[in-house]
Amino acid sequence: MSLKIAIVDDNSFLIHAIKEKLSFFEEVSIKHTALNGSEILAKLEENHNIDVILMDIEMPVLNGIETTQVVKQKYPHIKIIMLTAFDNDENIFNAIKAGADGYLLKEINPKDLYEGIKETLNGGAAMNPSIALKTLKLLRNPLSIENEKDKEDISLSKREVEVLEQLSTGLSYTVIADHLFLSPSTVRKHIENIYQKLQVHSKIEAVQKAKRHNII
Amino acid sequence: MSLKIAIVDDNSFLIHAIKEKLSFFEEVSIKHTALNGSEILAKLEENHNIDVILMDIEMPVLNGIETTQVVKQKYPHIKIIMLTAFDNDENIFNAIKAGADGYLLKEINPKDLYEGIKETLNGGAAMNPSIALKTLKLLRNPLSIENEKDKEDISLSKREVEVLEQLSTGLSYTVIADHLFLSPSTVRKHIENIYQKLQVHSKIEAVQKAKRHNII
DNA sequence: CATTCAATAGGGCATTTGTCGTATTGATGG
DNA sequence: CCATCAATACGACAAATGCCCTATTGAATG
Repeated sequence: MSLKIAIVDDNSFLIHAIKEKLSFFEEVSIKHTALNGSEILAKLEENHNIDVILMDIEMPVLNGIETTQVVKQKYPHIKIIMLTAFDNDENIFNAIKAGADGYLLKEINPKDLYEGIKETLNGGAAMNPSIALKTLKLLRNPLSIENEKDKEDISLSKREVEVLEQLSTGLSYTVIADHLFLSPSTVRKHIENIYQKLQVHSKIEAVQKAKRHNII
Repeated sequence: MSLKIAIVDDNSFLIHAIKEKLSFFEEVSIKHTALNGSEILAKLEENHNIDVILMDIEMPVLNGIETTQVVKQKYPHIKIIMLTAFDNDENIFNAIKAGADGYLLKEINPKDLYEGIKETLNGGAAMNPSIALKTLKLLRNPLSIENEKDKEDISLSKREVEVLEQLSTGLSYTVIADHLFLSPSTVRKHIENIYQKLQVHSKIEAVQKAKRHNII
């Protein structure tokens, strides 16, 4: 059995260093490397048969957090381990929220990196102890969690929000129409407009995006 | 330099097993053992020059969570690692809230236990990967913290969880089939079974329920 | 006053989804 | 060795959904 890995880092020397570390392990095979988020997305378009992506955070064009969000949305089966030089709370929390499955520091030794990858594929999460402590603190202290400001001003009308609320609980068009005293046609039209505004194409995506933006 | 350890567990055989595991390491010295929370509190009254307490959760008289709270309040310098057989979300979250510095499972091997202790004293947190994953999910999904009570033991198979993960981002049957190298028919059958187990009738409901139960 | 726009409503159509069947294989456990 | 069950796979059909189209009304905004 082989571990299909991709490495994303804007520093090609560091990519090389990571490859080097993983070269000790027979079953690891590096399927993709990329210098930024867009590049890895393009390569995944070609071949998404990847087990784990090792992802840097600070990169030009599309950073590691944004890339993680997109990859997780499009290819939820791919595990993503952030592999970065810094461990500030902001990055850690945003990476977790974006869907990261682990968070390691670049200074890691080959064996720990390899084991982190295996543990992640085994249904765990790879995390070095200092990161683990930070996540514990975040959990203890939910206040520090809240609001990020990534709102590309999405403005839904009051009615649209009402419809979205109903949508979010899994109700059908007809039931929603019934609840809001509307015709099903109107509900459908509202939903079309909501999709338009949120740039999505299904109930689930709409609800997900709305939640991320604190609309519902 | 010596590591001054205390072990609290209502099962004396397990205390012995832990002692055994730590006996490989010269600098570890077991300063206290206790069969419940009250007992360790009494012993700390005598001597609180302890680095780390390895604490079971389920104990008579005073359980591990309550004890952790008290110890952390009275002796904040003592690190506490939960060392328990079970890893249900409820316990994990409560232990963290009570101030635990780590969370390991009893099945742990000697080396990992020793390293966990050292890491904790080094300003990190000891956590085994499956616990780490649960904390990540709790962080991503603060809602699931609240209603932990209604655990009508839902047990999805590994494959079913994978499918659910894909569902949760709004992908269609065919795309999911593509990602998991399955036929669309199989994906549909998995989803049917998932609905059956979760007692729901649509994607959104399934995803919602799964999130509330911290399955995804 | 004209324009814009939210809210309402309907028709049509291809695709997806939810719910039934049935069936084979391989692993696990008693 | 047999039963159970997870995982795989296919077919069929009704309902729901996503996406086009058009159209009227009333309120707001300039």
